[in-house]
Amino acid sequence: MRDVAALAGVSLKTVSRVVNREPGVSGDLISKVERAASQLDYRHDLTASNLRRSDRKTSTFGLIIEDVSNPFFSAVHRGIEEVARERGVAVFAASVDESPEREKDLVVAFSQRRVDAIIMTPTVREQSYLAYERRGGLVLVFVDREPRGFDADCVVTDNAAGAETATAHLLAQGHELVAFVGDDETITTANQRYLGYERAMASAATSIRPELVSREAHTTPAATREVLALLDAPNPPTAIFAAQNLITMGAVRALQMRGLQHSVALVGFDDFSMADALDPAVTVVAQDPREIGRRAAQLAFARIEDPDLPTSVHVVSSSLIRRGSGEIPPGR
Amino acid sequence: MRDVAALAGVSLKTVSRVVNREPGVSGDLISKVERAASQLDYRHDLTASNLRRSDRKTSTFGLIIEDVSNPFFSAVHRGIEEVARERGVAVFAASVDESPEREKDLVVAFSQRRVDAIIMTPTVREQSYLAYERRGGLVLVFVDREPRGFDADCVVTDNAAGAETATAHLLAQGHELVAFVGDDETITTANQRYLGYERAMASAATSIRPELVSREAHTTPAATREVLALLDAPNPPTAIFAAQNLITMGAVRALQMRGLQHSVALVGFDDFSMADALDPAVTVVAQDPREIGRRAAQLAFARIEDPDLPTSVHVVSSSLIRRGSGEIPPGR
DNA sequence: TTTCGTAATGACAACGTTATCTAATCCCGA
DNA sequence: TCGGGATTAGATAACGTTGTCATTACGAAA
Repeated sequence: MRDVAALAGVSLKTVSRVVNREPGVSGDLISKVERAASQLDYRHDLTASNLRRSDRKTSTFGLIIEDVSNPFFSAVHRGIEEVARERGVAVFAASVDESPEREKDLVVAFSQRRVDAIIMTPTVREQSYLAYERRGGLVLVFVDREPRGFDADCVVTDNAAGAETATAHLLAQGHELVAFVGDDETITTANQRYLGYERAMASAATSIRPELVSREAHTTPAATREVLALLDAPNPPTAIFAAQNLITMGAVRALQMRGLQHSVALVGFDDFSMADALDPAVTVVAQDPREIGRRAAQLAFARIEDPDLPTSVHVVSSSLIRRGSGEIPPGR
Repeated sequence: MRDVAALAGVSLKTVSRVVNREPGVSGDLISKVERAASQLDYRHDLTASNLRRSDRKTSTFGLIIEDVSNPFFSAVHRGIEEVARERGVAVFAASVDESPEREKDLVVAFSQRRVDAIIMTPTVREQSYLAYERRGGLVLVFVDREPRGFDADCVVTDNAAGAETATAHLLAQGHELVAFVGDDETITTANQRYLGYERAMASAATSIRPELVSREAHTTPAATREVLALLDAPNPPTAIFAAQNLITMGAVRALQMRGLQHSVALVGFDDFSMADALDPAVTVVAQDPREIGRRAAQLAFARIEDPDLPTSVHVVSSSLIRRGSGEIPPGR
């Protein structure tokens, strides 16, 4: 900037004004400065600018999600990017891989880089450690899962309601042996979805058989194993509710392996690519991850603008998409 | 930092030394400083640190890909993250959406934030505009597509060879009417894959019928339309080579719509989720996007360390995965 | 005892920018 | 002709940190 000022024959501050499009510089000088800037390959340094500026905004967000290559979370990422882009905000993205330690490391890494906000999926049992960061002015928004022990803005799917819809849909076909396959209790969404399953079963006055409940499906292969075990047991289910997209994929494989894809009903939570091209096409309760991302970003901007806003939890509703696998009747 | 120094009763410089784990500070003072730091909720400011430090490294990369929620590119992202994580580097990720203007905007946005390297998929016709950035010390690595008019490190799949393998595989089943469905010439990978298709056809002394070549499939729905047109034409193909994952998905739908999925052979370029669960399972030439990402990040680090390295193009090989759809014989 | 080398600490300037304040210039009306 | 307000430009300090150099203290060698 000093060099540009020298070449244009003006003061440093004038160059700063031109670069920041501040009013009060004559057109003559503006063009002189711009010519000098391009001649010298000048590129504005946002990090230095931020250091000095009074609002101390870096126009940067940090995003901490389960896995950047997971289709659900990458769609959330995409939604955030759409909103951030309009405001000139760049987004750091990182995967936690269900590791509490990594969650904390990432928060520190982003905080040290002075991001304006962190949008994250909590993994650590308890988020009270973030109070420290918030005191420093960092904005925190949670997506997909609500934080625990920490009051903050949050965007989630109506997990319990969606799971209830899915289960009720299977019960409405006349199924009584409806299995639940999901992840374990440490994952809040898995819990919520189990709750919805419970509610639907209770509403239909159908008792839950513990042997039809599997809560150990952490990955697609694990889900396949769990479903195979259910199918091979003495009293197999006639319908399955798979509580997450990777689990649904695993369930599809298991059903195919046993040749039961046309006889055992299946409804999955969260849509996935090619679900409509499978045979049978898979009925799902679809989330709207892109919308979740957009809302989270909007919440972050709103809070940056007014830090004293009351915290709010936004619920994005899910919708049942009937495709075939969920409409298979019992006893076929 | 000033406050920490005051509380610990030492100079600012000593705090800096402790924070950076520089040698030559007595254990006594180290613990005093650390106590003061945690008492004051002190958080090191990497942006200010970077401004002053002589190497001017921000430990930050920028990633510019087609779409963060595209499964191929999000896997590339993941690979980059794996390598970057080990070195404490945070990654900005953004989607260009095939927009040349946005590519340039993103380069500027990252450059202004003083990233150490940009890893990108080129969209603009011509990358010579980047010379400006490189003069400023920015490291540039290309992934998936080679840059044009600009010599730089690059990691690509063996597009032509993979496409040749795919096409030759179909020809080996006895097919003669092998269609090509791909994106247009502005996309270098689409070009390379068409080249491979041409080579395989030439090797088998099979002439290419222009009416079986479609190069207008930009999206999944477009691919479906193109394939339907091919199937409905007077002289339909008995086999299809789909030159990209989204196109393959579109082709699967089209074949299903016409009930031809078991009679027309299909090989796709690039694997996709659930390809093995479809009926028939889809034969593909699989790329290794995660490995592409890892290599790109490694190249970036190598060049940061030694800017005078000769530029290199790394080719990651693809592999044919036989699953069924590609092994359908002609005339069924 | 003096001198010297070494280790630990601190003072100060500087990184590239912007906020604040002051100075110069101009235009207009009285 | 002059005053006064508006407009434009510049000088200077500061943002939070680290590089450089100077200073201090201490023990060992002469």
